[in-house]
Amino acid sequence: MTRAIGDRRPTIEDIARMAGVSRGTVSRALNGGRHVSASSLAAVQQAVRDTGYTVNAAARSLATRRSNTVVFVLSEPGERLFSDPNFSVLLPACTHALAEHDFSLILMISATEAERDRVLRYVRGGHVDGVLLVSTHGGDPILPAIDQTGVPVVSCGRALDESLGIPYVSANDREGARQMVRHLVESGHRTIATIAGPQDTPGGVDRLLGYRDILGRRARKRLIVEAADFGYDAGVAAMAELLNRSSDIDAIFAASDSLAAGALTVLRRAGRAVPHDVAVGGFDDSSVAATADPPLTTVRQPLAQVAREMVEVLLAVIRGETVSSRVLPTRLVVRSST
Amino acid sequence: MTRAIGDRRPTIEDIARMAGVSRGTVSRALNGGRHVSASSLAAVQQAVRDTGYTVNAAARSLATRRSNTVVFVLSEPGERLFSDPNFSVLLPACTHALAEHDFSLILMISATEAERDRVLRYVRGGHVDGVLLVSTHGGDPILPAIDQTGVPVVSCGRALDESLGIPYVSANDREGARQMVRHLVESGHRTIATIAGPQDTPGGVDRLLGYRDILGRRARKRLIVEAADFGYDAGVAAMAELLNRSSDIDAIFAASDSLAAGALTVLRRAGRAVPHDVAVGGFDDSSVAATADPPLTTVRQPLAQVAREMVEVLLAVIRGETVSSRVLPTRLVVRSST
DNA sequence: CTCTGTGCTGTGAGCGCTCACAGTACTTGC
DNA sequence: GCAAGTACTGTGAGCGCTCACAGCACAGAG
Repeated sequence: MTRAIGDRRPTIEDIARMAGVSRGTVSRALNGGRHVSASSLAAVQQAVRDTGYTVNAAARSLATRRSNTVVFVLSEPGERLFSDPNFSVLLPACTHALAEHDFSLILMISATEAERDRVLRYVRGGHVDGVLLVSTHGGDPILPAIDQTGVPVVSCGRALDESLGIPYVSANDREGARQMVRHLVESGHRTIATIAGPQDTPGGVDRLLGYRDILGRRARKRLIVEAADFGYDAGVAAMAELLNRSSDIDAIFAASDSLAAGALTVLRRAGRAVPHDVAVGGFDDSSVAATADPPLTTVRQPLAQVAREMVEVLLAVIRGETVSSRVLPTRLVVRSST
Repeated sequence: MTRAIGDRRPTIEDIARMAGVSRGTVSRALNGGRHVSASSLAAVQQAVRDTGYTVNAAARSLATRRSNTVVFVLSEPGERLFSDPNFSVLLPACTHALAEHDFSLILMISATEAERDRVLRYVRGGHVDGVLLVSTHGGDPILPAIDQTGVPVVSCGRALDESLGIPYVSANDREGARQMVRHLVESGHRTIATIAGPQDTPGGVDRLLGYRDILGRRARKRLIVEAADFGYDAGVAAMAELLNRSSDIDAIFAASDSLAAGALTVLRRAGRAVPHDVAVGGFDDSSVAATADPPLTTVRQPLAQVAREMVEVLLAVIRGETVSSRVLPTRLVVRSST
């Protein structure tokens, strides 16, 4: 790899000189190769190979007014941040999907108000072509704020307030819950309780709706406990509360795997065998589900696909196409806890 | 917020006109405010506020040849990727630490060879001022490759091959292992086995070294099983193997919490009570440790601090200072499994 | 009163690219 | 034979910023 003289990075001008063509031809050769003769194209490619040339992103950005960069905004109160198992699947998958379109992903976290301002300043600053927003709680002020910047945005998970009309991609939480509860009913369980997720999140709301869809009037009030969050500790507390309220429960639908894991612990301590005495179903198919004892029956969200479609939708919006939200099917994964 | 005429984003020229000063003065006012009179400064700030002006990052980058951007490269074979609990702590923490210095974080994944090439092209392309490298396996070819680009890099975790002299930040795995094994010895256990991590990773190597440090000649060969990776399944397999080899084991030191969780499952099925019959110690203090049953005694790595120091070291290298690697102390977290 | 500093300010050049336009050469159809 | 394409190419301008330089006013020292 011969370095250009002076050891500064080669520019398009250097390539042009080496290939014996002009700046414009090099630029065309680099961007699709329309209107470039085969010989010029080859010469440019050779020069690029010889020098290890790469276009200067800043210069290109400045000229095109596009950055080929997208920001992934994680808007969560700090505590949830690390525990959310979805995040660690979603993020790499988005990175991957974007890379295929030669887009880069910038990660920003918006847990505090100061961070939110920083994100908004950044987005408004025109640094990115679009925003992938992951925010679990409804009424998140960042949603309308980003919308107002006019920068394309796609949200992960249905916004509780759909009035903004921001496109989203999500798993079908409601139908997923139905699949699980239907499965519990068909397995012969009669008294099916639920540990519902927080009702300020679409996941929490929709999974409870699915539970009610199947059980109808059998969905008795005292069999429903709303957890503070989707975490393990909340599962422990909720399960204790349920055992307190009702002794004849023979199945639990927990709105997340972590909640289910908490329930499992309480049941074991109470001497209730799973699934013999009480069946337990989770949601997410996270790593917790597979490593729980017994391994959890759960509902799998197609997170990798959610990521791919979020990227697809966002890029479409960036191109100026009109798009609509997408809701992807979930799948019941039966293991030994039911 | 009055928009500039024509609804295009305001430029530094617009601000200059509004504030009644020149481009240069605005630029100075924006960057530290040296050599700017109080009245000019105030006028510029007012204009910025009125227009919602933000500097164009591409233009600034082009002029300064710096991007205020760092790339976080996750170099892992795909399977490990999602399961690694450290990643989901490290990444947000790095983002956070960088934000405080007004740096942005770009995430790239280098699982395949094609992805590695993409990362290298990107880094070579001068898109970023530095690289934060997270690579668990030794002999990763991306390390020397990035080093050769001349772009500043800091690695997370000791490189097995230290000949390159790339600065790293890591937890003191060896001493952490010593803390755990010492604790097991002091609790009266006599036959302490270990489920070692893969020996092509610094964590795997150093934690086994720590185990040997304490047990000396008592570290009998048949009490050591090397797991294929740090995951749950490997823990299941390793524990089964250990039970097969030796029946008088009364304590296990597993090189990760997931490995320990796998061991826990096997022990329960074998009818061995934890910690009564067999004590089990993990490593990482990940969410698995807290939700395991019984909750795992483990070794906490100061990951948030690792992230902060990685950023600190990297920024120092970028500024041209000479730095040295840092090894941070771990802490034993005693729960009910020992 | 001149000289040398010490703020502060404006200006030109240039960072490396793309895009529109204006060529040039070579076809093809009549 | 010439007109009207078609394919490729070079050039100028400009994206929005920073940086070095030069200019200016005003101070205090000689």
